[in-house]
Amino acid sequence: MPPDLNLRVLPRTVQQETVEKLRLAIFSGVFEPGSRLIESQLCVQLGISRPSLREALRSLAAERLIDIVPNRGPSIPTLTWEEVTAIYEVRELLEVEAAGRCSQRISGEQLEALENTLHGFEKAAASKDSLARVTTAAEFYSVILANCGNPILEEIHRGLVARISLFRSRSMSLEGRAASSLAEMTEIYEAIAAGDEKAARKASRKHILEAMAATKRSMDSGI
Amino acid sequence: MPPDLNLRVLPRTVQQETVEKLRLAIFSGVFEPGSRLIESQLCVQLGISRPSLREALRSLAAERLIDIVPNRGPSIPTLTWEEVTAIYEVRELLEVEAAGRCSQRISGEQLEALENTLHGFEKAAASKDSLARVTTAAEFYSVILANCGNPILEEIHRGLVARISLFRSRSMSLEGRAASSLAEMTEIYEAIAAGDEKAARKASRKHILEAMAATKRSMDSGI
DNA sequence: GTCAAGCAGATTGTCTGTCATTCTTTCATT
DNA sequence: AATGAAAGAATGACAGACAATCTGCTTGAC
Repeated sequence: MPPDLNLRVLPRTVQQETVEKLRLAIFSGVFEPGSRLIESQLCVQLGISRPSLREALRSLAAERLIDIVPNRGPSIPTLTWEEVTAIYEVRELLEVEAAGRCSQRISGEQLEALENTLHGFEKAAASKDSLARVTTAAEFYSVILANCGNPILEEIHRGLVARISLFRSRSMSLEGRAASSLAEMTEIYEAIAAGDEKAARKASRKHILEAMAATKRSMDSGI
Repeated sequence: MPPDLNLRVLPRTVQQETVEKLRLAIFSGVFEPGSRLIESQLCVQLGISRPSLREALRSLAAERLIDIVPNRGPSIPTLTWEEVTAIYEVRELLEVEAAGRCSQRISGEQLEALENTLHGFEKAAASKDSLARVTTAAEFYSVILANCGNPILEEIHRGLVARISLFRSRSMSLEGRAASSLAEMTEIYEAIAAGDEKAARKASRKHILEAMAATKRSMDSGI
């Protein structure tokens, strides 16, 4: 038996489920940016006790998905354009690297999975569901990051993408953005499929810069 | 008055102080890797209640400074060489970028601060205190990251460095490592002072690769 | 009428105490 | 020696309580 094989069954705790539910709610835009989260209300809505909720909130705060100000409690962060830019810049750094590495090491099976996520996004792009667009696009990146050979890179990237999910959803609903996004992602896929590291990096960089520009447009237009 | 000037006085909560104290304790190697943290014991030692402690532990778990397994409780992570490598690789990505950017935008005042931290490390390198070596080296990077113009880069870098502090402290106590580290850091400093971006990136990359190699040596020798 | 002071309600920070569930260890049995 | 069961320890989760703080509103003064 491999020594590090982790067969431990992980029981799901109330705390974990709460974190996941709230995370999903934040992604989906259930809460307005800047709005405060009232502990007592959330307790009732989630059907859990205050201690459990507070533990979950501390986890989310450490992930920077919510802000907690002492004596004011938790609230949804309102990101400035400067902060969003900073996140996109780091994301570029990580994602370009991941695409490059991925192109050199991805297996045939995983390449097929990547193609499937691309088709998933294609379908979402044709629809009007901007949440589905963001979700399927995230799955595409997710496969790339999972095959870059560096779990830390993957973990950090996931955290960053989570923090700007709202803005991505807005920019994805811009006229024509989904279509050009699909073209850029297809370019990334083809470079990876061809095992062309340089092209993969280039396509990946281009995609993120376009996404950043689209996000800026959507923020300026004040959607 | 600048619109975004944040003058809010942040009261220090028990939870925050607990997180900081535990973080410091973990850095300092108070806890053995793999050892379990018993809630009831920590409550007594820290003089706080279990709910407050548990909130602090959730924060630390989200930062990956501790592991929490359901029904087993928190423990200090035992990193494998693969994980340490992965962290170093991402650190390289971020730190090289930061050094490059820093060289183009650092102010005279901050450059002086950077020089001071370098002298601080010089002093620590001469001493036998490996914790001081790690701390002063961290201050050096900290100034660079603070002047790279991207707060997210800074934040993520800090988190990564924190996770491998124990290994850094071990490798820093290797024969001759402090001296070569000082030479590499001086090279970085001089490149930044000269405003030479390419040299700054090169020196920074070299430094991290050397640090990674030293860490591997210290892990192999089983210290 | 406007502005400041103060008060009441709401909310968070923190603690104590409790109980079921799960893990760990020890001890007895085969 | 390996297996199994039982006792002890630790965690997961909850309820309830109280002080400190914040927020918004009313009141009062100018």
